[in-house]
Amino acid sequence: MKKRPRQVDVARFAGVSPATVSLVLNGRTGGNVRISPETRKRVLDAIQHLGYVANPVARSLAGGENRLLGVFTYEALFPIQNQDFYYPFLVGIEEEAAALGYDLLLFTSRGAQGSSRTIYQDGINRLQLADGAILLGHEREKGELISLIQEGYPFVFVGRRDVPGVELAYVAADYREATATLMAHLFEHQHRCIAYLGMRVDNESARDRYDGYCLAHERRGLSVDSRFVHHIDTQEVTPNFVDGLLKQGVTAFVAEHDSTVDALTVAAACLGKKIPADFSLAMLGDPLSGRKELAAVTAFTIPRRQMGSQSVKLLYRILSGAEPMKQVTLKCQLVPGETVAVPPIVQSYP
Amino acid sequence: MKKRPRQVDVARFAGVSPATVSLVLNGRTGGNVRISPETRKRVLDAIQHLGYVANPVARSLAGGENRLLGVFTYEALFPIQNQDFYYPFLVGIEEEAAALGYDLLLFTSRGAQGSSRTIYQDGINRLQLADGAILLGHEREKGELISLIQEGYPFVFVGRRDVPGVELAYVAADYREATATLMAHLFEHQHRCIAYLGMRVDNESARDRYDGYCLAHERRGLSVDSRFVHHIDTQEVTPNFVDGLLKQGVTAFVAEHDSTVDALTVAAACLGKKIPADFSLAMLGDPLSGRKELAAVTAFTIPRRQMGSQSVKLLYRILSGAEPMKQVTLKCQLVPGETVAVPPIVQSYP
DNA sequence: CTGAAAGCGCTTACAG
DNA sequence: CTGAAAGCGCTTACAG
Repeated sequence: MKKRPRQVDVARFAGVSPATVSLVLNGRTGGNVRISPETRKRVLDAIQHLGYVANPVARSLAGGENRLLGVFTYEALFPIQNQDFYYPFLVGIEEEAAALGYDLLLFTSRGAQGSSRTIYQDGINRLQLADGAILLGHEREKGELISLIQEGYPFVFVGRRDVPGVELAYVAADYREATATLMAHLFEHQHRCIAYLGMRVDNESARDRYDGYCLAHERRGLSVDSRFVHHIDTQEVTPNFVDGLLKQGVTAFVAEHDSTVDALTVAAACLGKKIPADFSLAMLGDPLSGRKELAAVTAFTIPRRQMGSQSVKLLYRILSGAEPMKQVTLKCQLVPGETVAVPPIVQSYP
Repeated sequence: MKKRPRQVDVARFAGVSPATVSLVLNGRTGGNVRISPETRKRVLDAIQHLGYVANPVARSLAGGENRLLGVFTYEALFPIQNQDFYYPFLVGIEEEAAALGYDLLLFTSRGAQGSSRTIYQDGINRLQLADGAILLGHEREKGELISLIQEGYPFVFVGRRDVPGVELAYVAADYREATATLMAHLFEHQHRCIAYLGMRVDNESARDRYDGYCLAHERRGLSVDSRFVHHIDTQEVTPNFVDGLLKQGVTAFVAEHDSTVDALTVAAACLGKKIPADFSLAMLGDPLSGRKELAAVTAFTIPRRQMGSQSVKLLYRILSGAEPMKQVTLKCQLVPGETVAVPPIVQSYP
């Protein structure tokens, strides 16, 4: 296979300098460069004749940037379980990257399947391969993010991240307001004792939801009853546990995670209770598309696709220097389902 | 924000030449190069201290490799419809890339959402950013593949691709044998007149299936009746059309595409026929996981995940020079469903 | 065992 | 309007 022609070959053939070929190729016709139509034609003919193709690698090296956007996830980007966890984000990311003419660099090289990936490996930040990066998923520790900031590496997190003393860019869903709205929906359905069932993990999005829960109480002039707030594992949401809460007067549950919704459904069945006739149930998020059986649960949408595209947009603006590291928050939408109703008459308050 | 460190900075810091840094970085310790352990350590410490990451663009320009594997798809990699079309391939690709320590470069930069992407844009092959690439999806034309080969660019296609006079690497599912096996299954259930319903598009995988259909007849000593072979659009699979075939003695259908399975199901309902009591039905592939309603259809699995990981493995071996452009074919597995039964007594042959 | 040098194929000021 | 030159950040013979 014979070597492809270089810019030099084209220049020689057309009887001009390599610089001129480059100028013609890039349409750099503004400013103080002007190529005569004849020269232009001669160059184009030479290109055509030789079948010249500019080397993109050399191009980006000379140009300073490589038009690569990194995508880093702490877990496998394409998990086997939980297929569509990242998917909607990726749809948005690809969409916007395509629109802006960027290619996507997925950092898959380190971190075994099971274990979580880290940005710095042997003290090296491989993200630097790309002009900037989008970060997704649950980080183990904030240290890496701080290093990234200190390096001045441009990145945008998908989801709110709170790092004290540091300004970092993210695009997040407004879980706080969404939860407050969902709570208001329950209040409107006459519920007054609403249990909050969260997970044990403590992260920004969990805190935001709990904040929304408190905020909603405040807005109603109610106070939060700590007996009804639980941060527990799903396995602890047993029929017994649920029954206990019901006996204390709880008429509705809000659940951070869909596995808790499952547990509540099972508990209801065991206790011979009907949802929403006997108690109401809502989810603080939306069921992944793989879980069609949860479609009827009252919940709110997380604008994942939009979060993806907006994060790329923000990163692009940061790269252009048009924007500092800043934060974007997107609205969620309440999705009334079939799991909320006015509660039955409450027999007795303890 | 301060510029990232260059190789030169590391060299200066360690008190060595850039060449030495490069040698350490690439583990070029064989042959007549030998780096003293002390120097090595000094370099590594400098790298660590400065947080140095080699620029992949410069690396590939200089002739080294950058441990980037390209992934090119003709359509959006993350489609909104048809979510899981590419997904299983990507699972395998990511898995194997991670195992081999490669990052993945997704070529998203060109080609609008709707329209199909092309490898060469303005005559430029951007794939060259990566050491090699995996290609997925339905190409419009073979010209680009030929150019790629002529350039000597290393790539592996996922799915069989036939380019006359050219040896190209692919990892494919054995549709031919899978179809023949499925046909044998139908023959064993006493079917003798089995209609083949394919799509209008003519590509390798469609041809392979049809070949399998013919092969199965041959093995049984039967000949293919051309009245029962149709390459048509799904909309043409009307109740009328189906009824016509049944009246000609057809007792079973094999369908290339799941939309044809849908059309047959509808037709059966319209005609008041039951599947498989009145006629049998099988699909030449597997339903995407999003289509749970097709789970009971007799079909065969396409080992998509394995195709993904094997294609990366093959590409890797090609890059190492261990393997020429070669072809790998993977077995499919028959999945008997509930849509095949022994046909009712055939009343009359026309 | 390590350094100086050339080179990969472009782009972009800078002259003229 | 176009050319000569420097430079992007690496790697790889080639010396020594």
